[in-house]
Parts: sequence; structure tokens; C-alpha cells
Amino acid sequence: MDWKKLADALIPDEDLQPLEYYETLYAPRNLPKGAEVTRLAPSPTGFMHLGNLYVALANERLAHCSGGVLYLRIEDTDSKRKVEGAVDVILSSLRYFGIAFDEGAEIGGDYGPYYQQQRAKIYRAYAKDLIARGRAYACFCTEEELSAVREKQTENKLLPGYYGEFAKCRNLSEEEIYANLAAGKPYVIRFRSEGDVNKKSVFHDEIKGDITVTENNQDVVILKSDGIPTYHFAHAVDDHLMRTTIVIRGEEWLASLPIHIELFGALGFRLPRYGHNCSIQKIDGEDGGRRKLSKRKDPEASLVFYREEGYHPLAVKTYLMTLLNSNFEEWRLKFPAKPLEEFKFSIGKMGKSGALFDLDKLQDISKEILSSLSAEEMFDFLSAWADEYGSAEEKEYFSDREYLLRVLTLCMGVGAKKRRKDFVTAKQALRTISYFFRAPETPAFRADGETVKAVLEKFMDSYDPADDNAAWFDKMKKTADALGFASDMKAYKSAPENYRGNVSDVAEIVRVAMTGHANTPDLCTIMQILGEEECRRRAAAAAQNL
RNA sequence: GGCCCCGUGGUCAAGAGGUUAAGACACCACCCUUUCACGGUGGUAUCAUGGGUUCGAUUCCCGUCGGGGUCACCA
Repeated sequence: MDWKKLADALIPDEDLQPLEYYETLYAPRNLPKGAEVTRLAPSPTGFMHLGNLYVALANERLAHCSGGVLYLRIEDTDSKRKVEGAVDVILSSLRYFGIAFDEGAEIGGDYGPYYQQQRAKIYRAYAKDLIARGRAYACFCTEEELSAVREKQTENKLLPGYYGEFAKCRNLSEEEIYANLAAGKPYVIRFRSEGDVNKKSVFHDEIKGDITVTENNQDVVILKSDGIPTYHFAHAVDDHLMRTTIVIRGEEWLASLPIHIELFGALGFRLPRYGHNCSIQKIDGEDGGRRKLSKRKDPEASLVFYREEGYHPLAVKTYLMTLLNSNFEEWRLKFPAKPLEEFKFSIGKMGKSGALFDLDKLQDISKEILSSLSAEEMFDFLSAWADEYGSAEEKEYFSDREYLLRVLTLCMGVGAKKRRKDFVTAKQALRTISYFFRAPETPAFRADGETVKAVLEKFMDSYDPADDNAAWFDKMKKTADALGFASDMKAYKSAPENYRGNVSDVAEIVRVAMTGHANTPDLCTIMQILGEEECRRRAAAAAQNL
């Protein structure tokens, strides 16, 4: 068989470059020893998964901790799944979560283009070479034929797929091929595998360690009938030409590693190193079964979720880092003020088993991150969130910068001995401080109406906005004493039956009347911020609505 | 089902042939406290299972079980 001629017939493009052209155009990178070249290779489906960020972070840290390069390649080879604006979703997610890449889609670089659609000629050149060398062939099987074969294989408990005796088009005669072409039958290009599934070998995965790989025997499709490559083929060509040194990807790719190994070999490429990262899981149902975070079932699988809820990007990143490198958390606790870029990320510290998504942990980290912000930084963070997701009312909070800054300073405990950690997300923070902007709707008191009324009346009678904290609290105590509550906590504790309650119960009534909440920062300061007039109005309203 | 990966508290996990088996989150208790938080102290709780190797195994080996992934002209 004249394979050269066949290659010309199957891939008739006349404007293909010889392979040496690409090899010299995309010369090996000139980087210091140990520098890693890693990549982000999302497909533009319009959906960014937490797992995307997880893997992105690992690749980013690996590149930048080694003085290497991180690039972004858009894997847009599936025309059916392509979604308008999806690249923007990718770019904006990476920007929001602070994953900075050095070259790639939208910013360019020496190894582009970085959109696979634009690399079609390159793939076709390499595929043509494979055909000319007898390592790839045209397959004219229809989808129906393929699924019929697969069904039969499953029925007979055979390994499903296109291989060996089931690879009908593998040994088509020259006449048959040209007849099919003349008849205009659509075809795909398949790789001619020389592997044997009975042969196994040990492969070193950077994360999993030594693993057993079974040789590939599948004649996988490398060019689809539209002439666009499949993932496997594009991966081999691109990661070779872009000179990727290490590929960190989800462990769902482990199963196709044998294909990639054979493909790289047939193309004469040196295999990059691989690290297969386990995916983030979630408990499913009552039986305690685990599964991957699912795009369809779990809102928290989507990166949009964290943005809408107003999680600080650094909180999400920090949480992911704790999952990625087991010694990260220890480092963070030791150096709370250091940026996470200073942590020495190590691929060897990546876990082998899939972690369960832990919202509690994320929230704890979020509190800590937010409590480390200055009032101004918090203002900016909240403002940016409100711009995009806040209600009209919440957007109004930002019109008086001075006022909001006072509120934030108090609520965050800026300047106090200890910072407060009440804020978890932007959304929750804005809800929490809403009482600074409007009276609570229906304050819920634990005490009975009579008591509430008496306390509010008595306290507001003596209230003077000019009082300092001590004077203010002194009046709170007087109110307590006058109404049969203990003002002295020790006295109360030794004989609680002698009192209706203690000064904290009295304070709670005023607190709830002012804010609607039983838990707030220092009440005295809140009342100063609200202003005398507003405080009297709220006290009166609360007493009236009982 | 075939193939592959994984298995230390509820969760993330450190760990080593001999340890009182770290730490963090969550939970509980107490302390601090004008409430709430913060903070502090303490506590409950873990080596999936059977068999080997060994003086000794949670650690090494094999089986079992359990969980996960994958078997496309999707990535």
C-alpha cells in the first residue's frame, strides 16, 4: 500500500508545513534548570468547576514556584459543546481568583496560537505524517455500526472498543478506501495501535507514585470527521510543541494515559511528566457514598457560586491550598501574614486520595481572611460584590463612605484588642449590617412585652448620646437595678433566684430593639453611629409593636 | 463487568516497623466577658477487614470488603 499517496488523499490540504517547521518554530524553551512549564487547558463550556480552579492552582503554583511558565490553552475542539462567551467566563474566573498566566489565549506568546481551533493545520500535518508512516488510517464506520459492535462486545463480555478484529477499517484494501472516498463517505482518522492489553508496565506518576499501566490497544480517533482533533491527539501535539514539562490534570484522565503514552511514542515525542490529581468529592445521600462534586447536583461545584455568595477569592484559594498541599495549613498558621505565594508548593505533598468538600472549613478560613482586612479593604470588597450581585438597597450602603467605614470599623473590631470574626461572605456581611441602614422589621424579644416596655422606657429616659462607654453602661446597670435585674454579675450568679435576670438580659432587650439581633458588636457604639434620634425612634417603635 | 486509583477521628490530615498515633475544622464543657463574637483551657472521637512476614505491624506483602474513576467522532 502506498501510504504516502493515501495520506495525500485523506488529508489533501496543500498548505501544510513540514513537521520540522513546527519543531523549529516552537523551539525548546530556554528556561533555568528545574523550571516547570505547566498549562491550564479548559474547554469553553461556559461552566467553571471548582475542580478547574483546583487544578489551575496546582499548575500555577508549580510553574511559579519553580521560576517557570504557566500558559492558558483553550481546548475548543468540540464544536457541539461550544458556548458563546465561554472564554470570557474562563478568563474572568481566573482573574477573580488570581490565577495569573504568563502566556496563552488573549495575551499571546511564542507558542501560539493558544486556541486549538486555530491550530487545526498543525494537527493535520502531524496526522498526515502518521498516515504516511502507516500509523493512522481512515475509518468509514458509521455511529450505528460502532454502537452495534460495542453492544455485541458487551454482550460477550469482551473489552469494548475499536481494536484488533473489531477494527473493521484497519485493514481496508486500497481499492475499498478509494472507492469509499470517491463515494464521498465521511471518515475519521484513527490511530493504528500496536499495543497489547496483556502487557503492563510501571509508570511513575508525580502524585500517585508508581502505578500500573496496561498498554493501549484501541485504535482511537485522532481526527474527527470535521478534521478537528480529539483531546488525545491535540494533547500530544500541543503539550509537545508548547514544551510542557509537567501535566497536572484530574485523575479522570488516568484511564486514558495508555493512549497518550502510545501516541507520544508514535509521534516521536518525549513524554511530559504527569501528575493525576484526585477530584474533590461530596457525600451523596444517606448511605455515605462519595462522588465527585457534580455540576448538575451541587451548586458549590460552580465557581459562580462562590462569587454570588461573596466568598473572598483568597479564602477559596487558601482552602484549596489546604487540600492541595498537606503541609500548607501548618505553614499558614505559623505565618498568618505571609502571602500564600511564599509557601513552597511541592508536588510531593499532594494527596493521593480524594478530599471531601468541607464548607465549614471554607467558612472558617473565610472568617479569618475577612478579619484580616482593613476597613477600607473590606469596603472595596463589599462594594465590588454589591455592584454585581447586591440589591438596590445594598448598593445604597456605599453612597456614604464615611458612615459605612465607621460601621465596618466597629463590626470588624478594627483597633480593638481583638478583631471580630463575624463576617463570612460579602453577602452575609451586608445582611448582617443592614440594621445600620434601616430599623429592624419585627424585633424578636425573649422577654415578655411588659418587661421590654419597662426596660426600653427606663433606659431611654436616661440615655444621653454624649455618654462614653462607661457612663452608658452605668445607666444600663441602673436600669437593671431599678427593675429587679442584677447589675452585679457575681451577685446574680450566687443567687439567681433573687432576680428577674441580670444586666445582660437588660442589655439584650435594648440590643434587639436597636438592631433586631441578639448578637452584635458593642451596643454603645452602635447607638452612637445610629444617632440619638434614630435610637429613640427604634425604641419607641419596638415598644409600640409588642 | 474489564482495567486503574484510593482506604488513619464526622471532615482535611501528619506520621513511623516499637509513638501517650501530631495539628486544623466541626462538636461538647469550662474560663474570660455588659450581650454577641474573639481569645484561652480541656474533652469526645481514628489506623476498613482477614491472613501472612516479624520478637513486634496501623506502617511491609497477599486476599477480602468498601469507596472512586474510566471504558465516545466529550474534554
